[in-house]
Amino acid sequence: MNLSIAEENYIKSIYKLEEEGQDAVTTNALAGELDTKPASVTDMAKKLKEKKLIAYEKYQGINLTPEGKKAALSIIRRHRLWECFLVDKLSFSWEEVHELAEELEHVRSEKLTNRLSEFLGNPQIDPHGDPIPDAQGKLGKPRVQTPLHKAKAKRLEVVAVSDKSTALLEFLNAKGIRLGTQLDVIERYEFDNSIELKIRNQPAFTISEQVSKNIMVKPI
Amino acid sequence: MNLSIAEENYIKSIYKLEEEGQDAVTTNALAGELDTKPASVTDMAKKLKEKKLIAYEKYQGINLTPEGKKAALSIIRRHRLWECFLVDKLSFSWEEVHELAEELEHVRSEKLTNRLSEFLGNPQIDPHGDPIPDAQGKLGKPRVQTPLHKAKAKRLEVVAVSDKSTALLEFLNAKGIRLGTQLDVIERYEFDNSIELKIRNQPAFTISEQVSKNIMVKPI
DNA sequence: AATAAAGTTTAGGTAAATCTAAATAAAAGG
DNA sequence: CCTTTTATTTAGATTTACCTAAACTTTATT
Repeated sequence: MNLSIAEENYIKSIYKLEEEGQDAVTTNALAGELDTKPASVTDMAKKLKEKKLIAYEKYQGINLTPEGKKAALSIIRRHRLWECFLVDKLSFSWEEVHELAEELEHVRSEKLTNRLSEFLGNPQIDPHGDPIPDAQGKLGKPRVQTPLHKAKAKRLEVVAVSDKSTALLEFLNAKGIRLGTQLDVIERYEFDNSIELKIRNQPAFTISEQVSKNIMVKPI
Repeated sequence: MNLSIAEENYIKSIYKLEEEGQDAVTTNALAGELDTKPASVTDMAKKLKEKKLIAYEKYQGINLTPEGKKAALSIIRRHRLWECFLVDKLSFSWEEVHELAEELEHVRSEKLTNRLSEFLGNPQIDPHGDPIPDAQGKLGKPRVQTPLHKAKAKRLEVVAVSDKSTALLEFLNAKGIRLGTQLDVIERYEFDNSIELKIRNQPAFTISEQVSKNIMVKPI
């Protein structure tokens, strides 16, 4: 199956939204994710249905077929491997790599992908903590992790960040929050669900619910 | 200046044809190089003229402006650095990398390009022996080299291959001819300008003028 | 220099991926 | 259950990068 870049981006976003729990991905949600208009999504849905990559009926939302899911995992594999490359080999920081990987992922060559993986030591997780599908499209199960705003323990370790927007990643970087960082929860404020945190010896600071929703943690 | 992939490919091809000696690049030559139709070239020429990347007057052919040349060198830099990466780090062979680099080169990020260069040890030449423009777009002058069919010395070293078609590169690979290979000229046959060669201890073999024209050598 | 041949441009059209505006369907609220 | 709001789709345009066929220049040949 030969996909255009636009088609690949749709497949990737549908996969993402399915993962986030929606049973069928809505036209509007997909338009929001791809920063496009609902009408454009409807057009593309027809095309992807034609290619048997999604199940789609008018007004009924979108789901990936097994074939579509395979395509999604292949794209995600390339994306995450390039992120590893940029961070491990070219010393990019955490928050810079998403946009670049978004471009590099569209070079579809299995040989390149597999050699890149080998070169990187066949990494299992990318710099944001997300698992990397293997060459067969098998995805190591996402590790036990909770969004920070739901975590119960007082002492936590950051294992992933679910929103990859540069704005958030820059914010986290500025606060010193990265993969593996240990956080101590000082206080939870009910009125706005903000959380007061402390890292090691640094002064405490507060983050909004918006932010804590996107920080995945595990208890230590 | 933000260029589309198509525009970048035109700029690159114009640069290549200018280098190959044509004073002004003709519509037909460019169509041939890009495997497209002359009418399409005319369309694009108007657009690139608008963007001040080429000088173009109806029926008078095309030349890069200084700005266009700068753009070309930037693309070529990315292309050749990725070729180095593929060969040096991912163990691709000589003839496989051109097509892949053709895709990777369109990721335009100066930061990525410069970090990649650094990671590779700021190489001066790519795996085919062509010089790599530096970050300022300065191109080390192409080294002293002659096409094999014009070389006079008996013992020669391969320094570059001018035709990058997979077919030729595969042929050379099969014969054991690569960058740095030492060749001994056994005999030159006038009737068809073929050349009998020998590499180290291997049995001698003959190559056509077609091939020898595209192998650049220097005397040892 | 006239004409044939080759090269180039124009005109008009197509496919992909987008958009806006209008129409239609589904969901939510009273 | 009827109506309003929200979500989705359709219809019709637009842009980019192509194409073919016809018209027009330039160059080469007699």
